[in-house]
Amino acid sequence: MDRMKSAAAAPSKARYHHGDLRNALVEAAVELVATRGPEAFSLREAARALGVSPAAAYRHFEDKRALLAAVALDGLARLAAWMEKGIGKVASPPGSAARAAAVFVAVGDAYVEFAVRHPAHFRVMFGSWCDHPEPGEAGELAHAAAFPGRDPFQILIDVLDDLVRAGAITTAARSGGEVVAWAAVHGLAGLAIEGVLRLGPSERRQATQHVSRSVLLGLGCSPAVIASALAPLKADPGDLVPKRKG
Amino acid sequence: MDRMKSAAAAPSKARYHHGDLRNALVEAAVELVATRGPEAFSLREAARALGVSPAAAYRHFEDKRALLAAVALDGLARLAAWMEKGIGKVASPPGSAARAAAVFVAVGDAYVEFAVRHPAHFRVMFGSWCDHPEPGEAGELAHAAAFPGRDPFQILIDVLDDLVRAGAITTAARSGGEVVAWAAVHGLAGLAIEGVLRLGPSERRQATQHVSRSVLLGLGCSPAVIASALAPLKADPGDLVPKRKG
DNA sequence: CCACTATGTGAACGGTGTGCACATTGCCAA
DNA sequence: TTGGCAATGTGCACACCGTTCACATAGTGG
Repeated sequence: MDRMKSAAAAPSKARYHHGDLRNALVEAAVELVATRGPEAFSLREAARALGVSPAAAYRHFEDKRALLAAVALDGLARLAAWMEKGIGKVASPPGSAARAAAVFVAVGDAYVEFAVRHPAHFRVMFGSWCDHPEPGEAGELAHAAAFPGRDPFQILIDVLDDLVRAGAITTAARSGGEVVAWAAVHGLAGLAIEGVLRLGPSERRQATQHVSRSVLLGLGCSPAVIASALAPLKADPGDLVPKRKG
Repeated sequence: MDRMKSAAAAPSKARYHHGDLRNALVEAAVELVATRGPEAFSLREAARALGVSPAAAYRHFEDKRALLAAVALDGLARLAAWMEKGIGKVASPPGSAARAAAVFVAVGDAYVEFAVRHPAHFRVMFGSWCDHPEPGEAGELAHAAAFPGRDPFQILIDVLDDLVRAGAITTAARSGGEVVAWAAVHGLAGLAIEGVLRLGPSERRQATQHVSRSVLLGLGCSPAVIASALAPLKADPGDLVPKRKG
């Protein structure tokens, strides 16, 4: 009975209308960006991969940049999910200062780890491969639609709020904490990704912990609480001597 | 007597041999990158600007990427000079903990300010537009040759060493400080540049100070010393609430 | 059933990175 | 001084790219 006009189901036979080309394009673009890198990504290749004419893409995206913007949004959603997953692994008792700090550490670790595992995607998200929507623009709709839960920035805000609520840091110290915390992990992620700081997996984890620890200290969190949050991976950061270049 | 065969002097008449095409190409590339951005930069346009055939560039650079690598090296040198200039402005008495901390702050500020004033150049330096030389490669020679003084990373190392020497931080706390400090300012620079964190000039200066303060705290520097280092621009960081996106 | 709109096609334009055979030139050896 | 060689620059060609436009096709509501 179903005459399989529902599209996306059977990409086998050459139907003139693809059915869900927009999403398929984003999907193909995500994969191509991951393999070729953002600089070598080509709209034509994405179309070719779908057996579709290059011009067809322009029915769904104004630009190559617009397609990459969709890729970036997709990445943001994946990052948010990845961060939530990291939070989910924290076992400390709810409401405690130790837990709030541990969640902070987990989120930072998730951020850096995501960047390292999906460097190309990450670069599309935070490089200037697409125009980031001005706040209050129409793009906000798509943004909101892309996130069933919280977006990454909202997660960061909530994590900081929880630090205050749990008494791990003071309200005064919290002010501006978003920028400091984000900058710290973002910078580490960037340096690791671009190959300017060559860190092996364990060195990287250690660097991330080191960065989180430093930020928490800067926020006025007590060393005891920090130590408890860093407990799962306590190791001497003594061998944190990076290779140069730059 | 001088028959002006010294090249670079008179680019007016159409000589078949340019004389110093390599440097001229880098120069043109630097300017083009600054105006068009790294993604829109084209080797052909650079050649065109010099009245030279595109293929000529391949006598001096293996690749478009190799040309951009030269641009990146040039940027690194400018960044180093800019940081030194920032250090030069610090007036505190030599050897004091206050001075060491002030120098640290000045260097961080110089880093972010350079990035914001030359975003395209900065992106070439730290994005993956060119291959960063493996440590111990032949490229190290060019690297060393490009820096009459210290390179940016060496400056950071020295600044941290001075913090220890001046008694502002302990040797133990210093370990891994390069990564933390670099990541913090680099992240702030990146977020500011890519337009994900929209900060006006004064907000940005404040954010930078906030980041430096946090890193110094994390390094175990005393609040009094930090306060003295931040004295020139003390202001309530209360309005540090960034616009979202991400 | 018919028109309308959404979607996909094919060809074309100008631009790009890059290789190749060839032209021109500066310079060193005889 | 001269002849030849290595360095440097040219012209052309190729494949690919982003983008546009007129046209083809197909699903959908009157």
